[in-house]
Amino acid sequence: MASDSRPRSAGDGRPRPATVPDDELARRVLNLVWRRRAVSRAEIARSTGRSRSTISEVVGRLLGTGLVAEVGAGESRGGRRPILVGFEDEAGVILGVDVGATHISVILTDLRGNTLAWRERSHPVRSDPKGAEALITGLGEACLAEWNGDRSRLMGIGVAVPSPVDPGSPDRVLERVLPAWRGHGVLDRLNSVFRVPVFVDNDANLGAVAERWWGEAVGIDDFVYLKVATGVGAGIMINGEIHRGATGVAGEIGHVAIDPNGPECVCGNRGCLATFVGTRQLVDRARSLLNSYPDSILAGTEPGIRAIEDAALADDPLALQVVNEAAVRLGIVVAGVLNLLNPGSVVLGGSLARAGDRLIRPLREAVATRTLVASAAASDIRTSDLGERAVALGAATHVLVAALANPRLFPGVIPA
Amino acid sequence: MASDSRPRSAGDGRPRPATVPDDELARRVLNLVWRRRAVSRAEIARSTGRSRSTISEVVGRLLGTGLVAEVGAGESRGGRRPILVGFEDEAGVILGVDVGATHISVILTDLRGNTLAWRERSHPVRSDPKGAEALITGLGEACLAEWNGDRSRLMGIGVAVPSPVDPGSPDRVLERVLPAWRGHGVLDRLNSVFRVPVFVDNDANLGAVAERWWGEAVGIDDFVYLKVATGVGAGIMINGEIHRGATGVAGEIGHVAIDPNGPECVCGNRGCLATFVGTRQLVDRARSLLNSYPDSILAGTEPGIRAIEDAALADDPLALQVVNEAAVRLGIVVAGVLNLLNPGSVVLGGSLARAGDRLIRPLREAVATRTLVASAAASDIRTSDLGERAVALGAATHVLVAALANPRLFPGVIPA
DNA sequence: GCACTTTGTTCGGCGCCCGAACAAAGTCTG
DNA sequence: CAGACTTTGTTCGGGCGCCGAACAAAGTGC
Repeated sequence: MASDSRPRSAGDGRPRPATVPDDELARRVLNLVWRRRAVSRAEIARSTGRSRSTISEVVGRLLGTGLVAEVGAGESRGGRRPILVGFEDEAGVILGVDVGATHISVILTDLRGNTLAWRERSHPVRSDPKGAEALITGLGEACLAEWNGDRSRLMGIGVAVPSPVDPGSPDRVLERVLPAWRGHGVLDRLNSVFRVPVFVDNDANLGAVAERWWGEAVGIDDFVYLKVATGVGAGIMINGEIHRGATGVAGEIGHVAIDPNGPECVCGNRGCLATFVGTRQLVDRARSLLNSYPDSILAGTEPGIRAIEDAALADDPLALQVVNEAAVRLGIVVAGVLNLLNPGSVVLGGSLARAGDRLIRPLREAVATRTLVASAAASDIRTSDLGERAVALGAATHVLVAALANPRLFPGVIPA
Repeated sequence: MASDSRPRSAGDGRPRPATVPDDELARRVLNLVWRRRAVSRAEIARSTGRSRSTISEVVGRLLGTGLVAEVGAGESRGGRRPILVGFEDEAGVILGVDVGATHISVILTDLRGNTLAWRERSHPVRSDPKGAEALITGLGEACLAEWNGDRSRLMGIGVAVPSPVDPGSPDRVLERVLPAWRGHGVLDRLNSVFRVPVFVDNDANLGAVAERWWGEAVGIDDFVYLKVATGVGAGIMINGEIHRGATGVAGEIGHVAIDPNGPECVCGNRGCLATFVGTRQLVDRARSLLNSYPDSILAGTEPGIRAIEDAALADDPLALQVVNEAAVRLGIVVAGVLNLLNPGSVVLGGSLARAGDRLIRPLREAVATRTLVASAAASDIRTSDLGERAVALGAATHVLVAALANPRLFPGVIPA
């Protein structure tokens, strides 16, 4: 629905905005130019297997759209110097929205993932969906205002939600998790306010997209992104594409059982990962340890998750203990994922990723003792360095991915 | 290497055996005819989106290869009755080899997965690889002899091995597991004896292929096949293709930890799935229970795995207890797989699948208490009914899949 | 019996793409 | 430094896959 709607960019009523590159070859060339940043026609011909004459014609059409431009001359390879063609990163902008459990953040990026503007606000999303709706459009407007560019260049909006998304109707958030967002609420609203296509996906999935394009997983086609924040979720990238599963709930690993004798979980089972790892659990655990660590920086305070992470970075023994315990629990699940999927990499995101090496080192240890196959154990495990903007960035990137796969989504800029 | 070699079918030295359909459209049409079994040119045109004239020309060429043929007239849709075109299932035959830990079996199939011949023999593969090599070729020859058809119609050989296969060089079995098969041994031997391409893959992967084409997972693109026999392995089908992972060891779930206090495993960890489920473990467990079940059919015997399965089917309490325990352990892992991957289906194969409902029912129960998300829990779990031939059949099917994706592999039959 | 449909074939033509040829602009060698 | 050689990018004629129109053959339905 919303994601099907076409961009009604800057009321130009011409029958055809420009020579829209809707053919397969133009799409491939456009993607190649995006990836290589500066590449000659001859090089494109070699990469695609087409002749130089054909590529020359296609590039000519692409130049007309304003999405690519000649950007100077390259090094000679023994003959005439090539004319380099590059992608116009500023030809379009994208809004990315991260709807968390307790906050909303919005990012504005160009077509290279550069941040043009950024806004964040705490908000009780679950209890006040109406306010959340207004907040999203407000923050979006604020970002566009700060950027102060031509608004007709806005291509689309990506939205990350902390719940599974039905693959059949990607604009309909599962009511079970966000009941108030039922039906054609927020997303059609967004569409009608900004008049551009709106895409929705799960937050862990979009975090994985961000890592794949700008973070630790660039160039890796099979990896798993683990988001550890309020809850725990996984984004599974297989063959360069998000794996959603049969009903769209793939990656919901919060309720994988890791200890049959563990504490009871809200889901009715015992020893779920979610009963050990997650903002609420880590904070509770830290507070219960306060008496045992009288020398801790945190002693005498009522620490929040941020304080605990900061303390861990300062090598506070209490905080390190909490992080260590979480790492071991995560390690059990990561080991299972490695044994099952053999990903090329595992990237840890979410707020806990701030702990960096202090989280990764014990986690690697826990994994190493639980994986038989040497190559699986060799899979590298890293923390994300995209920070708190990762998910919003991934939401924006999702729109970019869609546009590169279907260039009609790009605005028909500079038609001359 | 071996899998790259082209079939040197029946010494016809012509520059071009026939109008080999190497173009994309001919490939699509051929696949469509295979799937629909009997379909008119007009219907193909509608399905592919091409014009009737184009399809008519392509079908004409395919008729010349002998891979398809006109098979009669169909129902009228209000006008002239269509001429139905069908796939010639007997145009080629394929050998499938299942190399187990303690046995070798070989199947000969046509292009519809029909069994034309079948041979099986116990053999200590690990300790006598040289004998295994001779046995494979011998059983293969025996199958071809029983079939008694034109040997130039043999298209290829698929081989299933009980170990991971490096995706980079699919003809080189990982030495760690089958050290004696190092380098260019058995497979090049097979290739030079039968003079057809040889394909190799992991047994669980090929079991999944068999289920996808002929078994419980027909039409399902995302599912997981669990093979429970000497060991435990998983074949993961995603988007209709086997998922091998970054280094080809995806699906090696035998050493997923399910109980931190469980018995020690050969891998050095505690409580691996492999310490509970697997032929050796089930037999040991059954024997240790003999004293507690004096009334069991198995009392006073030294039961093997087959006897235990038979006893379970006869509702013997001891055998049921063993199967129950295995089911609960498997359930823990299946629940994890469901939470992580959300497959459309889970199919249980291997010898233990013989237990059928007696295995599935307690397994479903164990899974239901460990999955939060309703749709994940709704994923149906079934046992395979392909029996002991599943893996060999999958190996043969692997060759069929390759040929349908690249029709050059088909023999140039009936060139007139 | 007649109008209408559907199928499968033939045939002219359009469009994508290629290869050859060429001018422009380099590099390398003697 | 001049001339031979390379590489790039463009132009242009042509091949080939595919389409649409037209048609004959063979049905259905009123």
